Amino acid sequence: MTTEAFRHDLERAKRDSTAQILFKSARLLNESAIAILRRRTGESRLRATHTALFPHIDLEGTRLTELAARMGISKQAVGQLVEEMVGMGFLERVPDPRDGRAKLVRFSEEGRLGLFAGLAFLGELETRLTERLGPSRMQAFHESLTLLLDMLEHDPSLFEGL
Amino acid sequence: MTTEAFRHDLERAKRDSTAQILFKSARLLNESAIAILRRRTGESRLRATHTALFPHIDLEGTRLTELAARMGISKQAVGQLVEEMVGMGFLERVPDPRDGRAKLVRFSEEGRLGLFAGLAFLGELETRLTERLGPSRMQAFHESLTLLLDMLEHDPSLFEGL
DNA sequence: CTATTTAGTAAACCACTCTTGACTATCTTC
DNA sequence: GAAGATAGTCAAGAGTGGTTTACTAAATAG
Repeated sequence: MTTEAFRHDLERAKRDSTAQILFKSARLLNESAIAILRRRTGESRLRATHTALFPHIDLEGTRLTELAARMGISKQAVGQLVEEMVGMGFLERVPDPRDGRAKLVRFSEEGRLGLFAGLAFLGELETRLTERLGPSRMQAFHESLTLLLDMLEHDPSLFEGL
Repeated sequence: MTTEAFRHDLERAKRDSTAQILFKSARLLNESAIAILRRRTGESRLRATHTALFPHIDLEGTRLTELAARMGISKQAVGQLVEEMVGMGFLERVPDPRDGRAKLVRFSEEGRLGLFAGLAFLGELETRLTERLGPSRMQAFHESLTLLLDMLEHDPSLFEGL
């Protein structure tokens, strides 16, 4: 293959690759979300790892070991994250009445407010996206994305032979 | 707001948030891509940061300083990444004929093959996605994603007031 | 020609994220 | 009630992904 042909392929791939656009969009969106959350909560120590913790914490509280299992990392690592979030006032540890060894990690009052702010942000972002894409395209986009995630999670044949 | 109402909001937000699905999809896709690239190239030292380097390297070669500017990090940091890629045999440094101080970082023969494998992977993935979504939904998905990225990059009003 | 800027390198250092191993306290099982 | 499993903590440390400061060699402006 000539260099020219190769270059053409390369440029086309760069311009067209859905995966590439997906990566970049996710990265930009994530960065914006963190920046906005930091500003709204006034908590500059907040990092992406902390927000990754949020969706795994049940409202009634979740044990450290359970969190570690859900996130796929060691309980020591989760422990440190939780400790930092407690320091910021977003989480609290309460004894688990069902087990004297265990503690439940749950949102503090302030943490619930922060969570609300985050959800409000995601909701507002979605609204603005819908305004620009139009409702039907937005719905189609959401459905396709959901399907993609489902395939990534549950369809090993997607990568078969690669 | 009652706890029940809050829980309902939370579950709904978790299930519905396009942003959340986007994050998760991007992360899974990225992990799979790295794993596959590692396997195909037989290079276990390959990390995500290395692949992040790829799209910034022009075929004719790119100076370290230019790479650093494009990636938004220090040239020393890029230098280390490049050094590792040279060690793996994917990149090479050649003197820049237009400037005796400068060197051009470019793909080695092996690196070009690796790049091909990567592009082939993305292409194949896209094909399989299209098979499952159908051509029209795939095209709509791609367009919406492109629009989203464009907004994230060039439309500051998207986050106005958040 | 000299002074300044620029390309790249070298070394020290730092924050972050995660791991391993050891330990205490409590629970469960038999 | 003893033995083993489990929840959480503590301490040390490894790997990653950067930064800053200082340097050299070459280019460029005056």
